[in-house]
Amino acid sequence: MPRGNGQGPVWWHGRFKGCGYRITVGREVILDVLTKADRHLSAEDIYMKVHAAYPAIGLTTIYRTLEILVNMGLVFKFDFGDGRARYELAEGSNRSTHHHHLICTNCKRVVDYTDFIDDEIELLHKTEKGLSDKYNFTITNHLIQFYGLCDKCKKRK
Amino acid sequence: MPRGNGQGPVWWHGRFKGCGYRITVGREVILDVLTKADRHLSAEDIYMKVHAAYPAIGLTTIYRTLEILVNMGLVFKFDFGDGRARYELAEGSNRSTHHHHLICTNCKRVVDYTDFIDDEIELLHKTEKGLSDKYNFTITNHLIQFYGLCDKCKKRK
DNA sequence: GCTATAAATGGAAATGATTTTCATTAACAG
DNA sequence: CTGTTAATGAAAATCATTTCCATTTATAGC
Ligand SMILES: [Mn+2]
Ligand SMILES: [Mn+2]
Ligand SMILES: [Zn+2]
Ligand SMILES: [Zn+2]
Repeated sequence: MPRGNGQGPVWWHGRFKGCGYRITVGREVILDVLTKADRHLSAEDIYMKVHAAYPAIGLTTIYRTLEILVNMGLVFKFDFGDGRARYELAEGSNRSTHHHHLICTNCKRVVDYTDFIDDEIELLHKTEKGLSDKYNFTITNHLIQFYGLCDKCKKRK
Repeated sequence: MPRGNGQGPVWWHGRFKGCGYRITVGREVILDVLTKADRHLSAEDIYMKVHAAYPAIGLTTIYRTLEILVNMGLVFKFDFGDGRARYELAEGSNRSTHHHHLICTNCKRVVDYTDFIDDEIELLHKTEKGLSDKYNFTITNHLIQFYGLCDKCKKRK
């Protein structure tokens, strides 16, 4: 049921149809959950939220939909090292601004950060350009994660 | 049996004992395989190489040893998205110079690169410093991966 | 070198996230 | 409205990694 607001079809409908995919209730609800997410969700997390409103939708559908979304580039899939993948919308929510991660190796807490140092983005582009040329690689995306000890874990040691 | 060359105990023996770990044949062989590796090895890859010379050593030991090595920071554990972890020595081989990765999202090929743009390292340090201060995070490591289409996969499309 | 003790090990079984299978349902072009 | 085919759910299968536990081994102290 979540149709955004009232202005007709939601933003991703076009892209979905363009790829030959059908619009289903399951997919709408999953996108809706991802849009409203306020943290990095696992497939199971998403399943539980979806299940609360639509108990008929199974976990398999969650996995299948996420795979499509990741392949279409609408969703990012991350590995934070705890054995389950995490998903995050790539566009369309405030969560989806491009950002990097700070991961606590002790408690696995993950901090998003978007406040890049001014030069950071520029250098990133320069680096991508250099690599792209040198290795004849078409770079479409990047993953940058810093590991260490968070605030709280530092105190406990 | 691989004892490096002849100059007494191998470089990592001290660190192992320092952490209260015992030096065992299994651990020696695993480190030896990692030292000689010419690519990113999975636990199973390592097991097969180890098994060729020492059939008595089990896969469980490989996993257990790798976990210790990763925790000690002697080995890096990576996720390249194919469902199995990859391991790479952090010091002691030519493979172990700090480097970043270029990953083909189509064929999963992984290119190591160490030829950082001059500014890259400096900016990385600046960024780490900034994040460290702002989030009160002690940064010990980073992971940088660029995703895209490799040379060969580009041609096929 | 010999011994006692706790760490390390191997193999089998368990785990748990993700994928596959297959019979059924639903989206949507015409 | 209907036929075609994609999408789905439930259950079973996969498969990398972990856990269990009885046995072996490294090594500190004699
Ligand atoms: Mn994030
Ligand atoms: Mn590498
Ligand atoms: Zn922490
Ligand atoms: Zn490729």
